[in-house]
Amino acid sequence: MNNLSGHIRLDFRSTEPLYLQIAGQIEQMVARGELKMGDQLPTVRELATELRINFNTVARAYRLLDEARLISTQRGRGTYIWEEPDADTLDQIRHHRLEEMARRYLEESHRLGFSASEALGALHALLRPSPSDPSRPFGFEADQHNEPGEDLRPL
Amino acid sequence: MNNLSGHIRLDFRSTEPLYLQIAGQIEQMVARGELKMGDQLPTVRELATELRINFNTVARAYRLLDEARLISTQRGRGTYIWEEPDADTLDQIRHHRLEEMARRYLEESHRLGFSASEALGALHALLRPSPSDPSRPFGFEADQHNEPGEDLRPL
DNA sequence: AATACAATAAAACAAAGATACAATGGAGGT
DNA sequence: ACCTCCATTGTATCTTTGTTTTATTGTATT
Repeated sequence: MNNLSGHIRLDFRSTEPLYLQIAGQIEQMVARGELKMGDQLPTVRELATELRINFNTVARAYRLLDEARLISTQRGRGTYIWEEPDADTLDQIRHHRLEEMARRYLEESHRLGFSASEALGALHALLRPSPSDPSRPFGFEADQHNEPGEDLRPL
Repeated sequence: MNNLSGHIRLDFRSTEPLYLQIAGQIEQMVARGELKMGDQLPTVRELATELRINFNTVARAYRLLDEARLISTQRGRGTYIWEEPDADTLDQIRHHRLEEMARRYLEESHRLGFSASEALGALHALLRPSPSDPSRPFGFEADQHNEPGEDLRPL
């Protein structure tokens, strides 16, 4: 089950380029152990049509991972996971991914008009689900979301 | 026939800036239903040569509409009409989206082998860069409005 | 007139797509 | 076996598209 295609989700409105989104998510799957050495990735054209983008964009992501020695691309043959990273680099990748995801989460929340406290609050709400919901479990107050409909109007 | 180009009339003697005229008229066409969600607008260069102005002026109009969430501009792909949900449900959507992102963040962190506190710690590390690591001075400053989620992908 | 600011233009840039190309390997024919 | 053909795969180059940065122009304001 390396139907990788189904595991990749693209956000077309994000500021993060598509090819970086692809590379990051593949990297993450390797870090999680869902992709192991020798596993074949979908061809650039396959994945591209799955994601409905140009295959050059996928090729770009693959080249990035190739240069990082995470995969091996072979013209006329396909692309494969190159090596199971040793525990050290795997741990490095894991932490890198976590930091990346955290940064992403804050950024996207901010773009939705939420403050950092609100972003944290949403996480706490999930971790301490209280039936009566006495508002923020921690001290996060001040629900002054940045009013996304403020400068909204041209003219 | 949504050849928008033919529907835009510029008044070069008006005191109203060209980019406001453009934005306003596109806004009107959306309000009248002549442009619907997913419709592709002409490229900045197309519309610019059509109107015989610099493409930056069109880009400026487009950016305005993009910040107003009326359209979605995607580099390398084009710009499309983005139907803004009415303000009532917008807030609901925003909060739902935040919760969704928070859940995904925790889930992905967990799949990477991190505990919930580690996931929270990664966020805190970003919010208050520790003196030992001043390398990340706040990753999410005033980023242009750009909405994640909801793939707008006309095709 | 001098200064300041807004609107427009120009040019360099970056992401994504289109097209043509080269390497690989398998199918069929000899 | 060997060869040819060709479909498949990734690569290279160029085009298209929006973005950023800087310069020019026009118009108030002092």
